[in-house]
Amino acid sequence: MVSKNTEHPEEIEIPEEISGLRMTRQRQEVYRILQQERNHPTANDVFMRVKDRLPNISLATVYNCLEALVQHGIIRQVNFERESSRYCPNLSEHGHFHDQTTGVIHDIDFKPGIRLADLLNLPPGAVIEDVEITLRGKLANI
Amino acid sequence: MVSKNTEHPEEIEIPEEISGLRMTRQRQEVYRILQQERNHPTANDVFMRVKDRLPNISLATVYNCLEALVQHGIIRQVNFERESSRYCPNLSEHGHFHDQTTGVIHDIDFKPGIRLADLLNLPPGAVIEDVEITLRGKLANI
DNA sequence: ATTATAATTGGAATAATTCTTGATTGCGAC
DNA sequence: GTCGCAATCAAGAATTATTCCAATTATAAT
Repeated sequence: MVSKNTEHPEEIEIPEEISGLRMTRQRQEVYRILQQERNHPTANDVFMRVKDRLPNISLATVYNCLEALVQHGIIRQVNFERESSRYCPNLSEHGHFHDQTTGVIHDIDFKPGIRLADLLNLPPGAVIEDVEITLRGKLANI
Repeated sequence: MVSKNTEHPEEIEIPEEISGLRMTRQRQEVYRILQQERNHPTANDVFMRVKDRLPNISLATVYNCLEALVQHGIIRQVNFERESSRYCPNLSEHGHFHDQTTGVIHDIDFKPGIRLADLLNLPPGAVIEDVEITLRGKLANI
């Protein structure tokens, strides 16, 4: 089998298939960018970056790839207000802190042993499928 | 039932001004609808409802009113994924549970004594201005 | 190799929201 | 009251992120 990228040994190797999703060249490159850019890029950010390697890729394809990756649980889609969706390869349960001065988005982990659903008055019979926590604020410069 | 308004006894009385915002007729009616419809209506939902009383109101005005009310901390704007924004007059710190089968949105309160920021590993110096918690899932029919 | 299926492309379409402009209103000073 | 000013409103155009669609290309199956 011919290695796809012997000529780029430092790069992340991405398998042919991840959790049942066929990893086409476009999906590979989109996914690679998310692995590298950990700053929660938008579809358009990804599009601009990916064009270095796939000059003919279309924005629609980037959207398709991102959706496929999200659907298969390989990446997460994150929304802030009604801004463009952002994407992130961190699958662990975590929240996001949106720094209003810099615009930077930080991943926020729970302190160990915390189960959010235990702290809320949920309606009886509620089965939680997904949780989203977003904090907005500033970083005091210390 | 305590009548607050001699003309329309069942209706909510809305003051001339709330937290520095002049309550024009349009803003009053928009606000009244939010008080009555506790199901997190969208701007368009509000628009359709408010036309009963103000047939000439425009959608742009509804957006303006909602924004003014949000800006003055009189109502809250709530976003789910990238759907239309929804609006809610419940100002207490609370989250939202989005029932995926019915589409209904339930307000979720914290159990008493819970302070979310205590449970998270925030970046040093983070000053939280706003928190948003969204849960998605189903209600087991019991 | 042929056929079938899935993915990609580019452009058009959509939908929520914002912007623009001109008209209207409310309100204080006179 | 009315004059002037600022705020608000209305209507429609513009914007923007995203989705849809039809045609092409790539991959897989037979």
